[in-house]
Amino acid sequence: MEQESKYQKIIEASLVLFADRGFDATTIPMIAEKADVGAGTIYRYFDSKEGLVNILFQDSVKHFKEKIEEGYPEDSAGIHEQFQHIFRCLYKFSQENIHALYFLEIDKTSHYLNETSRAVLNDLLDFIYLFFEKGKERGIIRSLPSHILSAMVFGSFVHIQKLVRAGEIEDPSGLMKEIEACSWHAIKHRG
Amino acid sequence: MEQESKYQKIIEASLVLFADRGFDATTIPMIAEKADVGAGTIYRYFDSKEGLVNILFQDSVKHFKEKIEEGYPEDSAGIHEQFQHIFRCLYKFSQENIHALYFLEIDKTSHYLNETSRAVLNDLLDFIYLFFEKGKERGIIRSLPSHILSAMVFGSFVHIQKLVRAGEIEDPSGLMKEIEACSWHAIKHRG
Amino acid sequence: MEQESKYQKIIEASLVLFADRGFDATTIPMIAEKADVGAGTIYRYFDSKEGLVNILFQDSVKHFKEKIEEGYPEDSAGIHEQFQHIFRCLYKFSQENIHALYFLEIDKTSHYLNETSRAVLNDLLDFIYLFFEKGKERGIIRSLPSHILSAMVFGSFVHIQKLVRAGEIEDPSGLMKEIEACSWHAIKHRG
Amino acid sequence: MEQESKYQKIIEASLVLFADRGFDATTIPMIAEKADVGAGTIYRYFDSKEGLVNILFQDSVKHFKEKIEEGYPEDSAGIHEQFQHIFRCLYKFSQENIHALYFLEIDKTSHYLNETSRAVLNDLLDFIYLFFEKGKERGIIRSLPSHILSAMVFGSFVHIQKLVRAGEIEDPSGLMKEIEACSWHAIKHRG
DNA sequence: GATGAATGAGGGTTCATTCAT
DNA sequence: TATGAATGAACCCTCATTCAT
Repeated sequence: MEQESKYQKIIEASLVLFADRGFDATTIPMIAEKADVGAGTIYRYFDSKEGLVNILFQDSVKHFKEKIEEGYPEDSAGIHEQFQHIFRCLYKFSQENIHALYFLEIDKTSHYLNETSRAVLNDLLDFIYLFFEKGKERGIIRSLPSHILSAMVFGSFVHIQKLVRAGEIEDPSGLMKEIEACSWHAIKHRG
Repeated sequence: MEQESKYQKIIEASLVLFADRGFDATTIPMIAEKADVGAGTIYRYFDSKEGLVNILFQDSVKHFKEKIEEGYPEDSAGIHEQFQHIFRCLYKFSQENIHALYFLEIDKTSHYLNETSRAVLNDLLDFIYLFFEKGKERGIIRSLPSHILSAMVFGSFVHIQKLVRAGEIEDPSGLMKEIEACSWHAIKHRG
Repeated sequence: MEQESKYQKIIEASLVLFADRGFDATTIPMIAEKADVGAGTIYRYFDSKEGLVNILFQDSVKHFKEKIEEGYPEDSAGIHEQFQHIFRCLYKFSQENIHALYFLEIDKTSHYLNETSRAVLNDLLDFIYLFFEKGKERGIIRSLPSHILSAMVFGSFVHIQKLVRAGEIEDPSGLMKEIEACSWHAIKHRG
Repeated sequence: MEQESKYQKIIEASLVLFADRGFDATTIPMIAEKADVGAGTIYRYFDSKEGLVNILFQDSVKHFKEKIEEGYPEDSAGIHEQFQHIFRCLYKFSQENIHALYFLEIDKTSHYLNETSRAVLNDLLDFIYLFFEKGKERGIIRSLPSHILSAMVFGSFVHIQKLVRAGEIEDPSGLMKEIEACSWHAIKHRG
């Protein structure tokens, strides 16, 4: 009776390795060893190394988007509430699987992302951009292109999580409120 | 009469390629072709591919640090002036060589960075952290760990530059004042 | 109630695949799928892929030999009658199972044939060679080494059957009398 | 000073191995060892294993076709003379490189032949078929489809050469006149 | 100094075979 | 009995590195 399916073990091992070393520096033998399966077994579950990373990417991005959509405040609730929701989802997402966050860091031009992955990412970005557009319309968010605003918020968060992964920050939970405030003040429009 | 030394040509070609594709997806033959030199020639100037990337990294980081140190405002000038100096150096640095900025994005745990590179990076970070420490002491910067504050500022900037490299932003110079303000408000202590 | 034993299904599937693609390009999973059995099941009936192909080979060759021996004309009946018998057996054999004929095309040096298979093939060849020897003795067959005469007759037939398998000849039955005559005139001694 | 280029050594080694074992059972390491070069070296000269076999195939077929066209008797000279020319070319070709003949045995449906190879083969077959067509028109060749006549002549020859390659025939040159006569009588129309 | 042909270690992947179910 | 998930040896191929020219 195995505690964990081979599929799960492969997913988890590759999540860690891709996040730690990147796609190109992660080898199938490395994944196999970390997952404690034969190298050939990986190919029972995934088409190829590229197939594997794309599944991982899509799962991460989709999961994150679902998280955001679930309980997303109505427009009537206000931009700040929506921002808080998004930011806290980002934090919860990073807590559930710190390595999955790596995939929010990957840019659309990554040479190993396929069309589906790009579409899934665009789907998420559309949602995020829409939030920024509305915020700007209402004069609450700064007048900067949405992809720049998005890069500000996600770029800084992702870099902070890199420190967590690297062990330089042990537990950021106590600081999260403050970090959220940083991000909010970064993008908030001021009189 | 060559316009440019082979050394320079190799440096420049690898800068572009590493930034575009990452270390692991860049091959020596690719660099040789782009630099218009023989593959063997690269080994006359650099020990190895890892040696090359470490030189590039160290040069970038050192160059950036020198840039900051040059004309760095006295403490008496105020924290905001120092922040502006650092941020504008970051921007000028990214303008001089958009590809070199890639190396400020690399974290200390990159599998191909050697001890020297890590030391050089720490040297830069020490300088940056010192700035944050003083800012916190004076109650002008938020009370967050310096590496987090640093990640906020650099993380967001680097992500924005990724958009520039990807062609999604054509010329960010008109927006730089605003982006600088974002970053400043992110870290600025309030009330 | 199965119509056909698994053993039979494996035999038939591999016959087709080996003939179509050759031994080395045929995989066990391919056979399993075509035979509609599990891959492991093949190993309940056969030692190995090589074991399977050798059984197939030996069955084909033995079956062909039995076909020839059955109703083989007495020496008194004449060489031409014996030739006709052999040739028509060849044709009937190819009609019963066009794929089995593939094995008459395999030469003794095939890297996957085992000793038993070689012995079985030699057994057939001995019979064929004896026919040629007698024909030469009586001055009815050309004075060429028997293995050359045999190669003439079988080589051409097998090449023609390749065309049939490739779909380039739809139904050779109408031409068989003529083809038989070709072969006969090829080996027939003349004045 | 090398006697033989690496390219030549690879060509020759693969010719032998492909002829002995077939495409699928011949591995790149085998070729490398036999050619006494590194495995990687093969890829400096050929795109892939398939690329290599296709070059070999095309070279063989083209070379054979050129051989036939050179000094091919005028139609006025008679069908038998033309047949003799073709047959003797076949023999000379097999003497120059007994392994190259393997490629005349490969059928168009081989899974590793590319479009160019099929075109080159069709080019040769067109020439051969034209010969048979004319022979039939003049009533000198049997009324059988040309691809069957061709299969008769080449099929038997190729099978005989297999015996030579297998060492079962030491030197067929003394028998060639007789073998030629066999083939001629096989296809010759008779009153 | 400069080259690129040559190499072989190690990459991604397939597949004959085993074995727990 | 029958299966197919699992394996790892061995496949094809790439590429960092060397070295004769």
